[in-house]
Amino acid sequence: MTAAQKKASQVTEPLSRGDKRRAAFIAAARQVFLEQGYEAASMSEIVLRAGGSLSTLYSQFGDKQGLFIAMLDARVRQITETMGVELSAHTPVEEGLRRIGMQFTSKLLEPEALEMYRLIVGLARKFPEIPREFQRRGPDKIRQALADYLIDRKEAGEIRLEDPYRAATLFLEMTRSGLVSRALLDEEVRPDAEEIRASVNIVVDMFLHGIIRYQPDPGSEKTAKS
Amino acid sequence: MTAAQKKASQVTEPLSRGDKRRAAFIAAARQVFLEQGYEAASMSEIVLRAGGSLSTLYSQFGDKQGLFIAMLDARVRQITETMGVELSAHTPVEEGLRRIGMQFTSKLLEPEALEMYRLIVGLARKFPEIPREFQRRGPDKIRQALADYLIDRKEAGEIRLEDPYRAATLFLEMTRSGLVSRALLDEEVRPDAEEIRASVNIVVDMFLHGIIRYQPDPGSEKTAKS
DNA sequence: TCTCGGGTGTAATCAACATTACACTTGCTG
DNA sequence: CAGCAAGTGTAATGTTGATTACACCCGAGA
Repeated sequence: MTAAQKKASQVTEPLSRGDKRRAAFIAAARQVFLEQGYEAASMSEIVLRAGGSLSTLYSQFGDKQGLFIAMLDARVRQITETMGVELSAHTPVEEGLRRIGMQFTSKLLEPEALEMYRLIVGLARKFPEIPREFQRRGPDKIRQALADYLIDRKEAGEIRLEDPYRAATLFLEMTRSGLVSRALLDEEVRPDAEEIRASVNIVVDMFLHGIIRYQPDPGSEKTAKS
Repeated sequence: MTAAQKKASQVTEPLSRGDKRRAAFIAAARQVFLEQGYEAASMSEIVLRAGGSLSTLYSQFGDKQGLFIAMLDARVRQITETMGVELSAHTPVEEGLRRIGMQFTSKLLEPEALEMYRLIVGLARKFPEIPREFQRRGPDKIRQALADYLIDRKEAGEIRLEDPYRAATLFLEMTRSGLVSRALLDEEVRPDAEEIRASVNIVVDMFLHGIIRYQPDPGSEKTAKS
């Protein structure tokens, strides 16, 4: 804590001794927490993998909870950064949605991301602040980006749109539906890129046209793409 | 009181001494597990609340895990039974979807259901069979019912439909999106009936018409209902 | 070189439980 | 009423793992 703040003020310090220790601890903690879960993870095990000593671990993070939070923090930051959705502002909806859908789904299906999510959900009772922080730093960012994109597309006349945030939420959730929420509960669900693509395509289609589509007058016109 | 209960229950089922003990244990276990989580829950605490003795608890369930599974089993059975979706086979889609959406969402938003889900997700690593069982006995049942309903509606010509299961999954997931998945991560999200209704309506609309709706030719004709 | 502050290893502490053991009650059933 | 099968209370047993204490070590500045 104090150490971190001190370093923060000194701009761009190149990884001092302590920082390296800290990074090693966090990396090991990530491994162990993900493998064993919060309760079952043992501090000694973490030290074993990180090298260094138990004493140093405690002096750096205070206690188990502190270590956990530090680890989660670093991890969520890292994941959402990676997901930095590059929505080239003027891609046509269908294409744009497919792209973001793929990116989102693939990321969330990574075993590590799944496990992290399980951890967070499971600890919601014990540390209520954690999931909230996670929401803000993770999903909300993506949602915001997607909403902006949808607004842009609306202005381009491609879609009707009453509530961009709601719509963005819906899309992301639909995206998760087919695979992610199943994978969350079943380790053995491990879709490959093709399955993901297929799932995303269906979602995009449904999101755009709904289940009814041009019903009264099937022949009129098609959406640019296909 | 005890006598009365004994007689009353004897009419329907035997409910022997042991059965009552068992029920009491399970009820207490539910409380404690939900409040404290699996690891933190203590067997003694459960006995404390249930009355009876530690020895009996062990003789009935073997060990902690056994008790947990028995509890979960009873609970999931109970919840999904309650949710017994009465889709009067020929309700018009819009009405039918609203109804099932309300029922589903309301149920899942109950604090206890949320907590149960958190438990299950959090334990996916430790007991991989549990979430699978849960899927089969819970969500899959609902999904099946909804799929059947959608097929019926298709045959009535109300909707286009390529993959009923996928569509059913999508609908249920969309339904969860707005509120449930948020509530899962934030204890303080406690929508009332009106909010739920609003959320469901939007979902139904999106599910049916998509985000584009009759765009090329707005004036032609409307879907039977309204 | 001497000295100090973080680092390091190792070995205590200390509490919490799960799980068992044991000796004692009860409530039927014949 | 005897006897047994299940239930009860209480007190072990044993393990596990967070957290702390302690004695030692190494690299930078006086």
